[in-house]
Amino acid sequence: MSSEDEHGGGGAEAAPPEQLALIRESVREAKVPRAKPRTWRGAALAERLPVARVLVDKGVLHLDRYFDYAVPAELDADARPGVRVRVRFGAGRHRVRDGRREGGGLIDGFLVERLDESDYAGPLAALAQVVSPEPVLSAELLRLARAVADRYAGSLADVLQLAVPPRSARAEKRPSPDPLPPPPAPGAGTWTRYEHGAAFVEALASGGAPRAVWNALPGPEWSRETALAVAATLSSGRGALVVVPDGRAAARVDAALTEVLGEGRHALLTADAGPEKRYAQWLAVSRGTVRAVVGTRAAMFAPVRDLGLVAIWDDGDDSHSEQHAPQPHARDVLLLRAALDKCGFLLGGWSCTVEAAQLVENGWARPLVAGRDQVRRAAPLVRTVGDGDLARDEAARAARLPTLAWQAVRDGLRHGPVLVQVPRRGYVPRMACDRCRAPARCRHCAGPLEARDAGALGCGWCGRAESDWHCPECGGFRLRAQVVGARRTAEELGRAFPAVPVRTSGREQVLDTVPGTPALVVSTPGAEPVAEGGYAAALLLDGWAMLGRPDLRAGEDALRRWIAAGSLVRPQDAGGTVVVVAEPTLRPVQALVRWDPVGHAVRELAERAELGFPPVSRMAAVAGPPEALAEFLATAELPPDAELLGPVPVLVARAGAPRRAGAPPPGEHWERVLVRVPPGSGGALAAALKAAQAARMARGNGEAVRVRVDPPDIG
DNA sequence: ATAAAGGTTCGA
DNA sequence: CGAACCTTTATT
Repeated sequence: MSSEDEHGGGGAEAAPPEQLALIRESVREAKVPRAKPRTWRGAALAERLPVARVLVDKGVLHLDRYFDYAVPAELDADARPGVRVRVRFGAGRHRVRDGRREGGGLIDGFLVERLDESDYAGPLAALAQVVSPEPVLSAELLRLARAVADRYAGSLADVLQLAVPPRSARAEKRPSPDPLPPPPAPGAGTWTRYEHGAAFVEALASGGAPRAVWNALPGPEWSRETALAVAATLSSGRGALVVVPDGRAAARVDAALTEVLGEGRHALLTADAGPEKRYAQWLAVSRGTVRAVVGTRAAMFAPVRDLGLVAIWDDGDDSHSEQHAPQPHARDVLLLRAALDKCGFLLGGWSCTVEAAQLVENGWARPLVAGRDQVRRAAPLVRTVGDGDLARDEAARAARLPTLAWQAVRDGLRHGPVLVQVPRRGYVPRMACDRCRAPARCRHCAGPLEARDAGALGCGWCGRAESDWHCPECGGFRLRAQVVGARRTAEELGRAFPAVPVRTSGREQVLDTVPGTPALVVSTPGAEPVAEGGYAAALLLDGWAMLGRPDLRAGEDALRRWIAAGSLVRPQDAGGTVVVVAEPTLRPVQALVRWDPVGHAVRELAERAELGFPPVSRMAAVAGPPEALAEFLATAELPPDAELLGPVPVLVARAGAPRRAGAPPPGEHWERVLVRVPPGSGGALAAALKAAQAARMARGNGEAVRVRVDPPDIG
């Protein structure tokens, strides 16, 4: 970038850098606060609103504020609020090297507003460039990004990186067609199965802003019901946004929207599309060409005009949690949008998270549920196989599969496909003493021993290998996987029914649908294909892996995955059966049998309230090297009602496991503290953490600590 | 962050 | 005294 841009003097001669510095210095000494901006060489400025307030695109916390720049006359027309700009920023801006001026800091930013005067007393630098006249950062999007940054103790620039996709000049050049007029209001369709379903859709159609937590009946109708809610919102002349956990769900809602609305009224925003296509879709939304959006989590920021409804499906799925700083959750971003835009809100799922239950409990949203008779009509029959059954079951030990499960599979295969849900790879079986069933524990830290490749044993917490285990209870020295090895069981099932095709769906290859003909469909949780006409039966073999995790959400998560699998099975009246291999006394198992995810979430919520766990209280995790962590906590001015839990050592990731963001670098010892505040102090906590982090970064010494509001994994 | 400015120490 | 190495400060 040449200096002409900086000074706005098209053909004017550039002054040597030394002179510029001198001019600047003299201005400084005079210390005259000026009302009007003045560039260093007094180049021509925009006549009206010559000051541009710019958000400099750096994620650094202590620079999380605006800077004012002068608007050169020739950029006046393009320099409108919301456009991308380039500005000189930073101290060493006129270093000379090899006789050439080095731009110390020409960096990107967003023009936030145009002003008459600046409250900055010094001389303003000029905008270097308006990258494009496309206003990509609307006032609404800026307001949302600000709220998200505050909520998560992050910087505005970080959030904007998530909210505004990278520019593609080609996509911007293409003109957008005129928006279509609002469609007619749709009927309520199958929403009538829910107690206030029709009223919800009608409220949206008539311009209202109803807020609901929707416990969807099992089966495939949810995507069309979601599309109807969107269509109702569009018919009121407003826009709608739907966020779903993965591309498959997005494709289903997309198809349903096409069915209900026809082509051209909605956009599909997913990660699958290339950057250019993605930006083109985003632009269509930003320009108001399309008023409805369905997409995966990045779509949570989609700049839908005049929002009437935000919706999220299956908020318990962890892909709703953004991976990049400040790691906002789609549910919370949509909650913020609903509050800021005063629009309708729909949180739907076959299961129910504790957070969803809380929205109902505190009166913010109304429950949208079906009566028990509708549930009975739609849900499959659920049967359990617990440890006791397994012990009693001679056949099970011989065949490594409970008789009941065997029968369910055999009967199911007579009528259609059978789903077998197996644990994801990476869920290493928990080991127990073969003789007395006592769990095998690490002798150093008492963590669970896990089977590794090649039959070796290791600790799941501290990672130490164990080569010479014996049972401290009974002296036994043989180990077994605590429950039937599921993956192998699936293989054995395949051998047992040689005439039946076996299809697998998992991380490597996810199947979207399978035909309604008899087949064994082996899938990991979340990758289950939809079966045409529904599965005849499902066998859930991952109970031990799901419930054995030392995680606050283990129960809720297990139930969610079982319900999701069961929701693909035919109703009980049509012969649909689910067999779950898990202890029938456990709460999530009972909730599955009764098909009562809401009741489960409500009980979990009560328990969390009692224990002071999220979401009833708000938590943040702070992690880092012990000294840095201690220093951080000492300087942070946390709210008076904040409570510190820990520190505890941050566990080293298991060898081979993917390194999670924020895990300590290899070989380093980190500690973690949880900070807990009661409801209502969440904002103060985030502000305090942000301030402390900013101070830390500004000082530049001390290593960074990692701050995460709403950590997903609290032991 | 990043770079410049300002201050310190250490060797000739 | 200057070079080398720090700490502090500002960034429009």
